[in-house]
Amino acid sequence: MVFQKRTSSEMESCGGSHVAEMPRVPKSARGKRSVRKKESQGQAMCAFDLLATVAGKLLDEGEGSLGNMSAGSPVLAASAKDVCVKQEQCDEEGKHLKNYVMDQDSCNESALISHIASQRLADHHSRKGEDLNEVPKAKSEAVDKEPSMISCTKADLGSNFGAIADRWSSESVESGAFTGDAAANVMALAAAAFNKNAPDMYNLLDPMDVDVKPPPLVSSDSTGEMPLYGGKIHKSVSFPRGPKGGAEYSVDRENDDDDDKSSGCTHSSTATNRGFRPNCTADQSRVKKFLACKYRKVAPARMHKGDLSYSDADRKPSFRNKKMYYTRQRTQRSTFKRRKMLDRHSTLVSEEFAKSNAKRTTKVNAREPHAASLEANKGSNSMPFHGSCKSNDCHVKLKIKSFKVPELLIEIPETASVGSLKKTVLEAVNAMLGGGLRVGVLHHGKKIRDDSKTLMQAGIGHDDMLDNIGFSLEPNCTRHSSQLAAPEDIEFLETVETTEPLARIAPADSSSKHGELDASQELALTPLTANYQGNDHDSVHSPGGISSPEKASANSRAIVPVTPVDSSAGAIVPANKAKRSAEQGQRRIRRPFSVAEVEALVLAVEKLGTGRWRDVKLRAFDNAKHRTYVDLKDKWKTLVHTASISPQQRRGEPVPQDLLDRVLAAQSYWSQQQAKLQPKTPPLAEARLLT
DNA sequence: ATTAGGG
DNA sequence: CCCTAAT
Repeated sequence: MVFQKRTSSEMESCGGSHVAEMPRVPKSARGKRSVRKKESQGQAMCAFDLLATVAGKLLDEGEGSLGNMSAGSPVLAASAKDVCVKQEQCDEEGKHLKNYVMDQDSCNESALISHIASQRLADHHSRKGEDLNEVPKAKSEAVDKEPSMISCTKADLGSNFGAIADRWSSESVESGAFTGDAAANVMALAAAAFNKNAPDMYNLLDPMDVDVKPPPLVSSDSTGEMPLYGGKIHKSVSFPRGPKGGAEYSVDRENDDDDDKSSGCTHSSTATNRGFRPNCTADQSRVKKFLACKYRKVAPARMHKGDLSYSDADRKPSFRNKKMYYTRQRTQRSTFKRRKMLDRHSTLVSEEFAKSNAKRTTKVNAREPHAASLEANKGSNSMPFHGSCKSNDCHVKLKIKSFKVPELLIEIPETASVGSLKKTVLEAVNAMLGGGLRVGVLHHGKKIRDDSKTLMQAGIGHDDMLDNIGFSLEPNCTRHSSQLAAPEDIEFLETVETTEPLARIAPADSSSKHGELDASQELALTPLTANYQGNDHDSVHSPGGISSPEKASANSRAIVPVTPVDSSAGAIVPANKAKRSAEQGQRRIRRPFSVAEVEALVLAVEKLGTGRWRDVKLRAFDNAKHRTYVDLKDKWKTLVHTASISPQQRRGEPVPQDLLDRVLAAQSYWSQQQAKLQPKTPPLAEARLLT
């Protein structure tokens, strides 16, 4: 069993007794929800859904072939991996407490770790590859709170496999955690999939988590100076010769009690760099599902894009009085939200109008003559503004013909193509719409600021609102932001600036990218750092300047922008979130995970497992306010997916293969871990292993 | 507030 | 990323 200590509250709830926290087992209800949901909505199912369903079934049926085709995919491999877990249960409460303390001080972890990391590096340079034992010692001296961190330096690991193997083997023997093959396993692992780079090795050795509480029964570390309470986890991947083939992911937790014999896990020396070349037999169902889902998505996607004229009325009778036009899928959601809000006020708004008009009223200052020819009309949807009020009920109906849009200044080189100009304008507008933009309401030319006011109170009645009411799009943020401009888009954008605090889009050629800050900050991150130190742009940039000082100080994170050269620069400075939040729905700006973030995530998940996103967040992204546990969960999901597809199909900043390998390994491991606890009728094999 | 999944 | 159901 995996005993893990969790939060203080949890500890307390246990009355201090160390109630191990087992990996959360998904509630039975979960995972079935969707099914139920569908059933309940069956009647509402539209033709499209039906088609999608049929398609999905077909896919499922044909799945066999698909599965075979993808047999070599990492996913399969990962799923097929055997997981051997060795854990020794520790019942010493003192240790738990200690761990607890550690957790509590997690905020200091990063600082410590950073410190350690630097020390290690220094050590490494002075005496690389030698005396691995010393490192741990030094570490323990420096920090006795983070036992898990004590081990080899990254550099050491990367440069001295032999040493590591030796160390491990001896350790294994002593602790009994590993069989005599430990060394071989380690080597295989290293060579094989898991990468040969230092970082990976480091990670592999890296103890899973501070959470792992129980102390090792045997003094595991060669140095013997290892903290008694530190948990350690060793993961090894090997390629079994048996049919089961698969990487072996063995976790050795000192506190863990389960001791899975690695009967099924053999190691093979045939390690290829690419590692997972699985022949997997297990988990086909998972793969199936995976694939099926993937394909099924096609239909729905099409629906959204294709049906521009689709209005709510079509689906929701209750909205028959309202008209909504969608031009972009992207804005649909926010539109919808806004609509909902407006609906409450019985207001009818045409988003389309707003958009087209926004463009029209936009001032384009450009040297480019073509700029003047920007046409923003969406066609039939554009209608002159006219307020209409009518209603037998107390509902006010309005049609918005145009929004007043803040001046939009666009600068574009004469050499730019019309296409680029269009794109530029589009981006600028989208940035406004998607980013911090809010709607203002004017009545008789006066801005109505009190949102809580009812239309009636504001004097907006059926009769007088015709020409007295107006809407305006206003910048939501006070700081410039690249908002929606994704890094990829930047190259297409020429210099775009808004006179208003709207979106300011930097020139593509500029060395500074939008993700500059993020990138730099991320660079400051050391792979060794347990907690992603990325700054929270939102807080940093928020108008109120409400960054969390406490946190910053606590983590002693350096908010020192480094060089923006990081290729992973992808983060985008968000628009004013505070204001945005006020707005009910602006979709959050996209902020691609940087490699550093991914690594932090992987590290955390390796230790905590999937299903504990809250903890993962706290552990690795406590400082990144813009990353919610849901985000992390989603990212993990995409990572798993990414890892399962061919590199050619991946997009965005490429994630190091080693990281992806680790993702799969961890995913596989934790999946099995979860499965182990779930089954009512635990597999015999598992049961045996657990004893 | 979290978790798990679908969209 | 968003949205939601179920916890």
